[in-house]
Amino acid sequence: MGAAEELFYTEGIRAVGVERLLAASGVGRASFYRHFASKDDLVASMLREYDIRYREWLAERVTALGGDPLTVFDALAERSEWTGFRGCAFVNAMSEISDVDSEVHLIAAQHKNAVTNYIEELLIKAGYTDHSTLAAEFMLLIDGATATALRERNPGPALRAKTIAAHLLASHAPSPTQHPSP
Amino acid sequence: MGAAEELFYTEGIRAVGVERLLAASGVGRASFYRHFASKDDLVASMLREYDIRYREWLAERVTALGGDPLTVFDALAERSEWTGFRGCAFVNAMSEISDVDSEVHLIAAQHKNAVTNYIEELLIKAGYTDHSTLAAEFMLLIDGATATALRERNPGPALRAKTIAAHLLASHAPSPTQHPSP
DNA sequence: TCTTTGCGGTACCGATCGGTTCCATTTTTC
DNA sequence: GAAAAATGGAACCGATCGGTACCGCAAAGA
Repeated sequence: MGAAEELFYTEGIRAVGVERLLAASGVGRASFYRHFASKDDLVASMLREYDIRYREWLAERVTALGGDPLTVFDALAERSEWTGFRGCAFVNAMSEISDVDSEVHLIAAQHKNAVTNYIEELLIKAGYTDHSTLAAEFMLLIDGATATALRERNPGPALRAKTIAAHLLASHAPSPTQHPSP
Repeated sequence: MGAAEELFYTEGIRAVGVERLLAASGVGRASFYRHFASKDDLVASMLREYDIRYREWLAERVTALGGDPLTVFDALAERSEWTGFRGCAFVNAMSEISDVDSEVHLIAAQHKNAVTNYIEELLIKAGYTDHSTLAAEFMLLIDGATATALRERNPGPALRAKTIAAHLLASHAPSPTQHPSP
């Protein structure tokens, strides 16, 4: 399953056949189709699992970096330096699977909503009142930075997005430091 | 060739076989391979042609809307309402073709550079001094809005990006209206 | 008018696609 | 240790993949 995630992410969903998956994971063909109804089913399961892992990773990095909403962009910057970075798996999946009513699109939309909600929580904790609007704007910046990093291949886009986000916080927010201090 | 662009954009490059292209365009198989060395060659030619057409379209819309740098987001908003809108063809192509040294990635990078340069021109004409930085930030917003529109399917993301861009102009710029007035 | 050039159509190529079926073996469970 | 369950391997399925070769026809050039 980890093999599937790796292969699908680095080479694309359509580019990787079932044969490759079996060879990479050491799983037998029959065994595979006993666990998954189809390749599409595997893709959906993989994305659902990856959604959880991604958000766990994001939350871990953000808290490690201090918990400020802006640190999501630092996490993004780290991520864009990984070897084999290939952008957002969910955006890629949506781009590859054209059927908007497919499970892939549904899962991707749910993932983006979940991340948006997480960011909104960060904004609320930090004392911003426009948290809903800001969260949507943050998401747009995140997706923009990720898409840009796909071709620039360095942490530049994430940091660029961070400075834009800082502008937004500075103008939108009433007083981010009116929260309880130690 | 227009058929190829349509099919590749709406269904994805890997999802459309040569057979489909021939059937959709009425071109014979031999004829096709006399004009293009391979399917990849067709994809590259299509993207090169589309790059030009896209920029012509953008320039036309921007000038029609007044020529202000912010109008690129209005053009984007129009675009995201088209039936069959499927995001940025170049980002999609980069996401589908994993080989970063491929011609597809090269063409996509050149396209993004060309659009960035165009936006920088708009910023210069409007009197902004930070035109280079702002152009890169605009591009990030554009790609973010396009990626977001892929799942929201309405002009919302483009307008969201526009308000963010307006914030940037307001803070970055010295005085956008110090240019010659009629 | 005769020849050349380009065309669309078709048959065909090996390879791979996603998926099914069977089998022999290993692992689990009791 | 026997019975049951799950496994990996391989053969096989029809369909499609990208690509080649050859065909007969139609337009174009001389």
